[in-house]
Amino acid sequence: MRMTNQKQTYHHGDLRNALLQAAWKIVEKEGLDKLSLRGVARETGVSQAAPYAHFKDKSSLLVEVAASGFTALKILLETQLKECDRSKDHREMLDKLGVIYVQFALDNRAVFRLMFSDVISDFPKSENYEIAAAAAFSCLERAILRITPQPFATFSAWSTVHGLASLIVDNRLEISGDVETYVREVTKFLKFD
Amino acid sequence: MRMTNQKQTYHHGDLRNALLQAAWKIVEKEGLDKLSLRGVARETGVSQAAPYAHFKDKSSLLVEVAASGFTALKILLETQLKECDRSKDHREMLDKLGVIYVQFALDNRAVFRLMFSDVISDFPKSENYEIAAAAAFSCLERAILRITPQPFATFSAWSTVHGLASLIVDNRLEISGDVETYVREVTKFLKFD
DNA sequence: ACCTGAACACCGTTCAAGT
DNA sequence: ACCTGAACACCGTTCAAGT
Repeated sequence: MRMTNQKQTYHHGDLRNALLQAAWKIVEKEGLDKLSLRGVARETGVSQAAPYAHFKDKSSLLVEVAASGFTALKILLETQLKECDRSKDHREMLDKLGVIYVQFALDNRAVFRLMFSDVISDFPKSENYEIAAAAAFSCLERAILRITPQPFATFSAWSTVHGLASLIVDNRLEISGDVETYVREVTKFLKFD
Repeated sequence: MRMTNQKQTYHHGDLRNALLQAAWKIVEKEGLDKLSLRGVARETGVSQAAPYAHFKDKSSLLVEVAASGFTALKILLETQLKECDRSKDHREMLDKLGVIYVQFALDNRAVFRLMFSDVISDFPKSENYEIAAAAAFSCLERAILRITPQPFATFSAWSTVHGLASLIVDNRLEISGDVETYVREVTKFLKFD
C-alpha cells in the first residue's frame, strides 16, 4: 500500500512514537481489552512483528503509554501549581488540582484506567513510568505541604481525589452537573487543621 | 462439592456454579489478563464450548464473578454494621467499615479490580451485579447517615476509602504496617461536622 | 436441556530472511 | 539496525451433532 504522496520507505523513521500514539488512540476509541498489538501495527501501517523491534512485548508498549499519560497529567497539574503560586489561598489551589485530576480521568478514561491497570501494576515497570508517576504525585504533595506537614495528609487527599475519579470513570458514580462542583462537594469534608 | 464420590456423568449437575468458582480461583491465582474462558472450562473438566450453555459470553461470566465479589463484601460490611448497632460511637463504626473495605480489597486483589474493571463497566451489567453493588454501597451509606445528613458525605467517604484501596491494590502506595492504622490515618482528615 | 468436537477468525510471540 | 512473512500455540465464539 505505498501509493500516497509521501514517499514510503522501508524504514519508518519514528516507528516507536508512531506505535505509542496509535496505541493511545485505539485504547481511547475501542477500550483496553479491544487493543491488540497486531491492531496497533495495522493502524501504523507496519507488519505485525515490527513492534518487537521497539518493545519487548505488548505490556512494555502499554507501560509506555501509561507513562505518557502520567506525564500529560503532571504537566496539567504543574501548570496550575505555577499559576497559583502567587496566591495565598492554599486550600483553593488544592481543590483546583483535584478538579484537574478528575477532569483528566474523564477526558482520558481508558488511558487513566490503563495508568493504574494490573497490566502495569503486576509488571516490572519501566523507569519512564516510575518517574512520570512520581512526578504527578509530587504535584499533589507540594500543594498539600503548603497546607499542613501532617504525614498522611497527602495520601488522604490523593485517595479521595483518586477514588472519586475512579468511581466516576468506572461508572459507579453518575455525575449530574459539572465536574468542578462535584469535586468541591466531595473534598470539602477533608479538613487538615 | 457433594459429588466427589459420584461417578462422572455426561451432565455436570451444577456447572454454572462450578464455572464461577473456577473463574474466581483462576483470577486470584493468575490475574485477570491470564484468565481465559477455555482455561475456566479446562479447570472445571468440561469442553471449551460448555460454558456457553450457561453464559452468553466471557464478559457475562466475569460480571457474575464480580457480582459475587460485591455480595461477599456486602456480607462483611453488614456483619460489622450489626455488631456496632448498639454502640453510640458512629465515627468508630465508619472507620471499621473502611478497614473492612480495604482489607477485602487486599485479600481479593484481582476480584476487587474485576469488580470495578472496564470489562464490566462498559458492559450491559446484570441485575445480580447492580443489586449486589448497590447493597454494598448502601452499607456505607447507612453508617454515614448516622453521622450526618449532608448530601455528599457518603460519596466523600466512599471515594476516600475506595481510592486508598485502589492505590494500594494497584501498587501505587506501599503499606508498611497493618491496614487498620493506615486506614485510620488516612480517614482521620474526613470531618463531617 | 446440556454438552462435545471441529471449525473460523482472531491473538501474542518467535525467527529466519530481506533491505 | 529495522522490518517482513510465515509459523506456532494459544484465544473467543459458533454450530451441527451427540446424550
